[in-house]
This record gives sequence, C-alpha cells and structure tokens, in this order.
Amino acid sequence: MTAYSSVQRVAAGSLLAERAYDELRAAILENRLPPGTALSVPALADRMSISRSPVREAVQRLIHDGLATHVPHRGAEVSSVDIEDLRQLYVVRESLEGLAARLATERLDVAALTRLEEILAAHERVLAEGGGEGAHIQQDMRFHQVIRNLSGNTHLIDILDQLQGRAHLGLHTLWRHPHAPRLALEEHRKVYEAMAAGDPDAAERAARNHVTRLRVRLSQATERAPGAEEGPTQREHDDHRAAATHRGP
Amino acid sequence: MTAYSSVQRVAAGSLLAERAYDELRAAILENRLPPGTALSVPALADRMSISRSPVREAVQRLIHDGLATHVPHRGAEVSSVDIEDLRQLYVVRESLEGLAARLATERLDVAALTRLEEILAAHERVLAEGGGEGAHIQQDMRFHQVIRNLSGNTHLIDILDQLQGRAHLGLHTLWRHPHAPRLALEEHRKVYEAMAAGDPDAAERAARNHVTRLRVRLSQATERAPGAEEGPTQREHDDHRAAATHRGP
DNA sequence: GGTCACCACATTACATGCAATGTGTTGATG
DNA sequence: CATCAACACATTGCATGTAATGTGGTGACC
Repeated sequence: MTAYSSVQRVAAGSLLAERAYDELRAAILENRLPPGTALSVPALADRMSISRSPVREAVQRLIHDGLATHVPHRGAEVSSVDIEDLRQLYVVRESLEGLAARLATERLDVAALTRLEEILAAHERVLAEGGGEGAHIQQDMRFHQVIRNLSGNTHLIDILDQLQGRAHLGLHTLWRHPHAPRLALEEHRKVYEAMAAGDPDAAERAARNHVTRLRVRLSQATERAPGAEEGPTQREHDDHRAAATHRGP
Repeated sequence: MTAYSSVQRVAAGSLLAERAYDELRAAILENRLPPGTALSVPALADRMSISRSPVREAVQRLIHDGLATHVPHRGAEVSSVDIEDLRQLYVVRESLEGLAARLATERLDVAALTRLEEILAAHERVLAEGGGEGAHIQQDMRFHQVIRNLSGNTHLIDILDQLQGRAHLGLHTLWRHPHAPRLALEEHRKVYEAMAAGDPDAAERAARNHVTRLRVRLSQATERAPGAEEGPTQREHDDHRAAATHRGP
C-alpha cells in the first residue's frame, strides 16, 4: 500500500527528510512538542503520511543536534534540558558570542549596522507592546543570529547555531525572570554600540558580559525555584573514543 | 539473499551503523581515505558485507561531522579541508581550548596532573626517537583530549572533539613544518606548567597562545607553499535557516 | 493484597526493492 | 576534428518487510 500520494514530488528542494526535520525542529523549538515527548518514528511517519526512512533520518539529526535524546529501547524523545546543562552551555556561549561580536565588528558594514538597528527597534516595539515571551525570544535570536553571520566564520556560525537551539529549548522549560527581556535588550544595545563604535574589544566584552548575565540570572532564578537541584544530573559522557590511547592496566 | 553472516549479532554493542561509522572515521583520520575519495554507499556496503542502511547512516554522520561532504548527484566524498577553512577553525579553537584549559585548571586533581605528565613524557620520547608524524599527532591529540575532558563541560568537550577531528583531517593534507612537533610540545609544557601552578588565567593564555601559534605557523607554511591560494574556496554556507530573518531585496 | 510470570505490543535496526535523476561515455553527424 | 545527442550506469532518496528485543499491562498464584 503506497500511501495515497501517488507520485511524491521528488522535484527540486523537496527532500522529505529535510522537511520532516524542519517541521520537527520547529515544533520542538516552539514548545509544541515539550521535553519528554516521545518521538516514535512509526507514529510520526504515519502522521506525516510518509515512510519511516526520512523520519528516522530526521530524528537522528535531532538527536545529533541535542534536541532529542535516544532512549535505549523506547525510541527517542524530546530532550529535557536541565539547569546544569544549560549553565554549562552558557559558559561555552560566553566565549563564542564574544568571539563572534569581535569578528563581526571587524567586518561590519553600513547595511549590517542598519539591520541591527532595525532589530533593536523591533525588539523595543515588542517589549513596549507586551508582545509576549515568544516575540521577545524571536528578536533575541535574530540579533545574535545576525552577529554571528557577520563573523564570516563558518565553524563559529554552525556551533553557535546549535548552541542557540539547545538554549532556546531549555528556556521554554526553565527560567521566568520578569525583567529578563528588558535587560537583554539593554545589553544588546551595549553590544551594538560597541560594534558601531568600531571597537572589537569592547564588543567582545559586551557580548561576553551579556551571556554571563544570562547565565547568572538563570542560576538566580532557579536558586529560588529549584527544579533539579538534587543529583548533579551529570550526563554520562560516553568516552568518545577517548579510550583509544588507553593501554595500561 | 541475506549475505553470508547467518544471524548478525544483534547482541550488545553490535550496532552495524556505529561500527561502520567508527571504521570510516578512523580510515579518514588516518588518511587511508584521503580527501576527495568517493564514499559510495552501495560500494561501501558491499565491501563491508552489510546492507546500505547502516552505511548510509554512517556516511550521514560523517557529513554532519564535517569529515565528509555531500556532492549533489554524486554521493558523498571525504572532505577536502582548505587552508582558509582550517584557519577559521583554529580561530574558534583558540577561544575554546583557552576556556577548556581554564576550566580544567579549576578542576584539576593529582591523578589528572600525573596523566598529563605521562603524556608529555611520551611525547618527548616520540620526538627524541623520531617516531614519525603520526605518533606526534597522536600525543598531541591525547594532550588536548585530556584537558578538555577535565573541563567537565559536556558541550565544550563535544565541540572540541569535532573541531579536533576536522583539524586532524586538514593536517594530513596541508602543513609540513619541520619544527612544528617540537614547538607544539614546548607549548604544551607551558600549558601544563600554568595548570600545575593552579593559575587558570595563565593556563587559558597559554592554551590560546598555543592555538594561535598553530594558526600562524599554518599560514606561514602555506604562504610559501601555496596549495589552494587561488580562489577563496569559500564553502557555501547553506543558510541554515538564516534566511528566516531576510526579507528585503 | 502483594508478587511474579507471561503475553501482546511497540519499537528499533537492518535488509532490500524501486523509481527518479544526473554523470560520463560513446558514437553519429556537420 | 569538433559538437552534440542518445544511452547505459551509478547513485540517491524513499518505501517497506522482518527478526530481535525490551516495555507495560494482565492475570494467576501464594
């Protein structure tokens, strides 16, 4: 029974696996599939009216991205980002956002600068109008996205992209600091100003500072509303061919 | 015709896909499959006497790792790392190795310190005995690997692991600086000393410096022996949903 | 009522079939 | 001799079949 769709558009840019990936990723990031949700390949394939192959591929990409977790004999599920994990993520992001801001400043042009201004303005508007958490997060993501794309460093862009995805996922679950959006916007302005002034050092400091404060606020917020304080929740790091060099007893 | 292997050990830790991945990764990193080599899924499946499914999965993981590149209608091939790409990679590594060294210093214990000493000693031995480029690279990798594992930061570990893989791949092709191994060892010692002294700042600086110099030496070496100087060989960055914020003409 | 064995189910991981599609080659033609 | 058209090939991407395996629930038994 070859489903209903008679000829599956194999045309340009179709790529069922990619579509499935994009769809699932978006659903996860928008919290439509909250952490812990089972990602059954057969079920998803059925719902999307495609076969299991592309879905399986999509799920594996999600796992690779850290947005999903493979549970031995129960399939995959949407990752639950715990606070410690998120904190560690911010530690890495701190360095890299700083680096991105520095590189971006060095490669900045008028168009990019204008673009950043637009984003800040839109962000301000969102906060003024009380556009909701989702709208804030979107502007926040755009700001960082533009900066890292300006860096011109492929590796940096890819890594930050992934880290932001993970962070985003975590933020849906944890953290509800009422002033956070406003503080973030103010810090973004500081980064922007340093960049506009053509000061890479200042831009790096400002960006690092921004992430550091995000991390601190996260810790503070979770301190008084403990969610997973017991147990370090230390993810077992499957020694990634680290044993290759082991030999002794 | 289910091949020869009658019952395919599906037992613990089997996982054909993973085995295939490990095998291919090792082959690529050891330069047994030099950059540009075609990675035909059917051919590999045939050679390994398994079906295409696990091989396809392995190849996709390699692509994700950046060790292989997907060529539209010709399958995948082992990535050719060009100098600019490698240089950019080192820029990122600079920040992250610095961070790793800092964090590692803060979490250092006697056992780890001893382990680092062992590696330095082994490295020294390799260089003294002229153990060859491969042996040097191995010690180099071990050193960095131990440090990042000490950092205790899962994200950092994963990212550096991948970056080191890519760098390793590039180094097979490019770069033949006769003194490089000796210089690297000396710089490793500096990092070690700062760590042993319990000085996170110094450790970070030393580690960053180390990578910076690797990068500079790379540029110098390729300056006089241009391999791919013509054409920026800029890898097309498949706009990674970056276009989401694009709109204007 | 609690414990344990059993059973049906869901899922994975792998094998394999198959149509669509671009590549490279070969041979015909101007 | 160069150009071009037709062809056979290899490969991908997707669909689907299947055995092995662990989960969860259900009922019997103590």
